[in-house]
Amino acid sequence: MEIKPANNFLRSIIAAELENGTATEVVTRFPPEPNGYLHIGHASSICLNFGLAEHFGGRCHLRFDDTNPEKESQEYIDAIQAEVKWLGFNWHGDVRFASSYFQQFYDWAVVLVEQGNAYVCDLTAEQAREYRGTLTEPGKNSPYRERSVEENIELLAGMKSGDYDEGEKVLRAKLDMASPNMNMRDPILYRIRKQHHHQTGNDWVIYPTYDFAHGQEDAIEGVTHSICTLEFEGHRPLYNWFIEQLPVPSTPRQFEFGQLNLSYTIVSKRKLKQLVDEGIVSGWDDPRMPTISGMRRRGYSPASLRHFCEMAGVSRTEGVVDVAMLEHAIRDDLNEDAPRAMCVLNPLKVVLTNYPQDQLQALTAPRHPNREELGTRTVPFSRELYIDADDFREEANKKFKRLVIGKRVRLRNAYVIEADETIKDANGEIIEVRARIIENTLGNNPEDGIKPKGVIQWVSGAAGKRAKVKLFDRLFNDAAPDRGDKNFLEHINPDSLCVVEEAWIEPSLLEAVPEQIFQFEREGYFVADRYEHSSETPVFNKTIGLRDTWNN
RNA sequence: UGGGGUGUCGCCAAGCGGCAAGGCACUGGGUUUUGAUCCCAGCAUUCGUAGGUUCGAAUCCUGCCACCCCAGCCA
Repeated sequence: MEIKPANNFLRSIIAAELENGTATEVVTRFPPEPNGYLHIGHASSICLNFGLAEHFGGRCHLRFDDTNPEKESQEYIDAIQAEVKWLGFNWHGDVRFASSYFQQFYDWAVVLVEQGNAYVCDLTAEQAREYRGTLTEPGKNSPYRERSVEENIELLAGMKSGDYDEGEKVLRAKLDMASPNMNMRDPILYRIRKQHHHQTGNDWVIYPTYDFAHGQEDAIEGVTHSICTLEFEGHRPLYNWFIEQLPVPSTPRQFEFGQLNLSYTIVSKRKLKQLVDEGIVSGWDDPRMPTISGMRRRGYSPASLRHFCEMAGVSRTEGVVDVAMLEHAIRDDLNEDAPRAMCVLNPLKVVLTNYPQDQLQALTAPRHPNREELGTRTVPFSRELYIDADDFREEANKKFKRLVIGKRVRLRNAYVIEADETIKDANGEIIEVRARIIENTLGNNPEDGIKPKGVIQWVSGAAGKRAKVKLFDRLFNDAAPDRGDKNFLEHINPDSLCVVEEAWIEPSLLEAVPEQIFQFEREGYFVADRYEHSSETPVFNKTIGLRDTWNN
């Protein structure tokens, strides 16, 4: 599919900068913290960063912002790389790690101290909070604010060599405790964390904060446009301050955009992790998760996700995109390439009384109705077959275009049949429908001119196979499950997963390989499960249903 | 409340002083062996609001209103 990138405010800004010489190249970066899997919001950021670099002939780095070992792990690092690759992006050069710049950060911290721009503070976390003041009241200077450069150097070295306990001391910038911007009230640069780090092991016991690390990481890598979400806007003055004070090799600038939010879903790593930790979903890659790996497992294609991100656009407003737009992008892409097949989810036996008992006819059906070049498949036809119970009614009004006693329906890719009677069990449940084939209707309309009103899918009882099919519905039944003071856990949709243990599938589906996507005609798109599917035990996940304009 | 942001159709979103793009959704109609796809048509006299500047404003100015972010040794 062709994805034509829409214009957005960042493109306009950068184009103007390139034009007037403010910028001479475009280097961006996607900087996840490895503390969870990536979600649809990150996909948008990835498309933005890589897209901008590509559009302007620049480059984009993948950099792990791993400054807080407490919440990070190698598992996430591996997953994130796989997710970015799967989406179809290639980062420039090696994967980068903020942690590989730790020594440089420390050296720069020393520079700040030498400049008199930073000091070691002994206030406890609680005291620091009190000293910080409030939104309307200025803060108070820390009593440790005026320590000498020599003392600060010594104390900082002590922090680094492990002389103090966690929380005992921090390094802070000496800015302005009365600043109306809370971020400028002597922000913390280093804290003591006696923790093993997934990349640096036990080399460090002090770790830089986001504020002290991010801009410098950008500067080291020559990033020109450091794009982040809106909540970092208030940090920009600080970001710039470090760049101005320190002898950094380049001058990156920060730009903010509004994160992509989706209706009926949650885009918060923290909350998504909670769903995983509490066992509400089977894992980060549960097909109901809005994570990239979850959507992959669900059958969403990389192209559809990228297309969706382009459709949703990028701006500085904090909107909520209708999940219908995502669904449209998925269908739009899958419709193009997904081979068609037939599957019956809720089987009802049909016996064709005028068809020979032991005959098995090999019918030929196109793999795609609009793309002949995709070839054909063989679909066996027999006297006994299964249709979906929803496609039959003993009687119905004219709007019902499926099988009804005394009426006709076309069996997709096969004959027109007419239903005669039903057979019921002791409870009065219909267990079988007896019907007849209308002669000479393979590829033709009935000769008597009575055309069937509808078409339904079917699977041969003699040659069809069984498969497990997982049907998904939205994970939350509230359009904004975590808005305001709502507890998203109270809005979980209890029916978000429905497993059909024994669906009937046409035999050609046994050739499916994991992650192959099909359209089960009249039902929707289904993907052979990435992990559980095999020819012996076929397992399909419902990606998304077909658009359904049949209102009833 | 101090500071920083944002307000264009039900939902995204272009627009950058010359007279409201596009997509999603929705509504009609056509094609169709998927109630799918596809096609065609409709869908903001109005841009949070009140004023002002101008021949002319969604675009400039002023006030007001609403919502979001910041008081982690998270990012």
